[in-house]
Amino acid sequence: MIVKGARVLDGSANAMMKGKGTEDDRPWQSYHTVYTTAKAGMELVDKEKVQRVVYEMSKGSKYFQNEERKEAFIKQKIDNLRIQCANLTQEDLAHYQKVADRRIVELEASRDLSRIWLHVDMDAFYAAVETLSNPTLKGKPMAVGSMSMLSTANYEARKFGVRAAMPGFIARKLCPELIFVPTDFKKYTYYSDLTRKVFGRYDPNFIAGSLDEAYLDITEVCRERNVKSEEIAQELRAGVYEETGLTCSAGVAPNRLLAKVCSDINKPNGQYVLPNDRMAVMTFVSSLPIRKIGGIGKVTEHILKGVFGINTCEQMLEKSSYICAFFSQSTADFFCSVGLGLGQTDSPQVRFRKSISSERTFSATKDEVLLHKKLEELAEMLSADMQKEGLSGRTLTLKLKTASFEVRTRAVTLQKYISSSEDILKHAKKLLQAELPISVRLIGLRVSQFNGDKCSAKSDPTQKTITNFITSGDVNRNCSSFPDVADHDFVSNAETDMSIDSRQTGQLDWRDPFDGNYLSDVDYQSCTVQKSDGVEEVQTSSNDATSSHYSGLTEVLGSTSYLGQVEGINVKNGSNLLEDERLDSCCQEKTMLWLNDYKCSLCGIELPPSFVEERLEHSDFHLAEKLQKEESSIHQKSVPSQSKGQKDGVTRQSKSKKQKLSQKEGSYTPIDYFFVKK
DNA sequence: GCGGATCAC
DNA sequence: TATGGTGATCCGC
Ligand SMILES: Nc1ccn([C@H]2C[C@H](O)[C@@H](COP(=O)(O)OP(=O)(O)OP(=O)(O)O)O2)c(=O)n1
Ligand SMILES: [Mg+2]
Repeated sequence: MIVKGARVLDGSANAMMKGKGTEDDRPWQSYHTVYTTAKAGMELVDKEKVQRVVYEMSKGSKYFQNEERKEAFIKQKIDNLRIQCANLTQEDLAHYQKVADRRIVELEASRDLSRIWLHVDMDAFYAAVETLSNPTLKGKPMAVGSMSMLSTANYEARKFGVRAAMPGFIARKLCPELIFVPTDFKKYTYYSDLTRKVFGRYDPNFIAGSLDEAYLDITEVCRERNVKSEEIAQELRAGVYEETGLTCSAGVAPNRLLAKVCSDINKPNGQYVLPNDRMAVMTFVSSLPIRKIGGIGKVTEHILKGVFGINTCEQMLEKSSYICAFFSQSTADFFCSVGLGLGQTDSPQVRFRKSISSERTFSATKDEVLLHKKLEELAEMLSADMQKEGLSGRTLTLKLKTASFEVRTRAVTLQKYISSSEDILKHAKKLLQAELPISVRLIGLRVSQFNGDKCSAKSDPTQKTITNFITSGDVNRNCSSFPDVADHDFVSNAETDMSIDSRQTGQLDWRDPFDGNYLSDVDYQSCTVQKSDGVEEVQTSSNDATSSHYSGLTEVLGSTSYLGQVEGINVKNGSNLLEDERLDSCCQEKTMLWLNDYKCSLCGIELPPSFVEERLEHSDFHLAEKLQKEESSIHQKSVPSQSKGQKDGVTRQSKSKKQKLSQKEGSYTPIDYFFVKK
């Protein structure tokens, strides 16, 4: 790791440099947006034209200037890394090559080709739903969203380069005929429920991700019915179409990471099966661009490409020595596993939300009276959302986006847990006050550190928790798991050792997406426990070689999917009591959850979320039943409270992290520790 | 515990 | 005219 002379900069990195004068002649080429990255339905678009239009429409704006600032920062990091890279000696490289080779062997040993995973993703979901309600939109370019921002666009619009996350006014420039339709979440949730009923036929414990996608372990169905995965995929897609009138695409592979990639291959209305065969997987992955992997986003792609010349998954292995030299072990493991086509194959665990927030964008202002009003509204919205789920927390974070698009967050951790709008507002005001005067275009409030959360408490594995109850009751992966974190520190020790400008290098870390983010709100909502004080976590003992972390989106979904589907209804709604006491008293084994958001965890009856009244009645029924039992069996609280369940969950999380860590130090199953950070 | 950042939908 | 909202996690402090 000593930095010395011999330069070993790899040639492909040089290939990335642009020719002289290019930027001056075609400035739009240097404005990197996400709009030109591969996306279904955009294969034939004239990317150059789109890039040019986006550039022309954005140029000079505050938004644009901020993007330029961020890009310059990343570029500098890349330059620094390249220098570090060039300074590696042959000895350094030889050393890291050994480390990498050893790691790759370990990862390979963890490969599990015994499961068959299917990832299903609806086609242009919001847009497709809108077209169902208004058939006259059929065949015309249309987008869901506003002139400021689009949620998605149908395939006709995509031919023009119009896509999700693009401002509507730019989309209209690309496609003057574009029809705008406002978003209507109720509709999307309704149709999402319908699709999930179909998914449940093939895997009752499917992992729901966002509203429009899910992972199914179809190993058993294929075996029991003695049919090929391809037929299951066909049948499932036909079923979804029959029930909803919507088309979807599916991907089948030995693990979730690859299944997710596969579902995108023949989208829309198509499917792709990657057989459970090592050679097939290796071939598939060899030419696969790393950007297709869940968790590898724009920045990560730029860095890997710019510093090491890595474009495909296969190159992750070719450059494994560099990867091991520059990244934390967890990150290196993740990258190498991507090169091997490994991904999670186990059943995820359930996780519960760790924060709840509300934010709004408005025209920039520095009018303090106005800002206070916005803050008040947010406090009320947030408080209402928290009460719906019986949450209270002790950390409040204020988020501000300045008129120049810079984002700032300011947080305070209180002694007591709060949930009322008054309490939230009181503390939020103080945080805001300290930033004044300031011109902002967005204000957000977030509450975390919930009552019931335990930071590092240890749980007694022998204890019977709701979690266990549920698990045994067969919830399993339905309730998905969270993503564990994945973050990597991009820059690794090597960098640190080399003493790079800490300002830049210091932060190259990025998190791995794999874990976590994938989940969407929706999921969350469905996953959260309503009207309950605590939440519990359903957990399965998954000990796949591949640990939860690394699998990218899959994991993200998987891990993230909080389950989108577990909705628990709980007994008392403890308003803000003291954590432990309240928790302990409130829940029991009888906690009821809506698995996958439609099936009762206690009796199996199916009731979609839209059946609000029916659900309430149903939960009341179980509640009454439970209370009755409680009375009869006097004390006997063998089962921990719901909150406790949550605690356990949290605990578990930390535990798993520790495990990973220790593995790291020792020499253990690799994947398990992907993403573990030093 | 705080702040900044990435990623996903 | 105009570039979203929600959630998770990480690392370095
Ligand atoms: N930045 C984004 C991306 C997506 N979505 C919403 C709208 C999409 O309809 C839905 C599903 O996201 P997908 O990435 O699956 O995109 P689509 O389903 O619209 O298109 P497709 O899956 O066919 O590519 O999530 C959003 O609000 N904001
Ligand atoms: Mg989709």
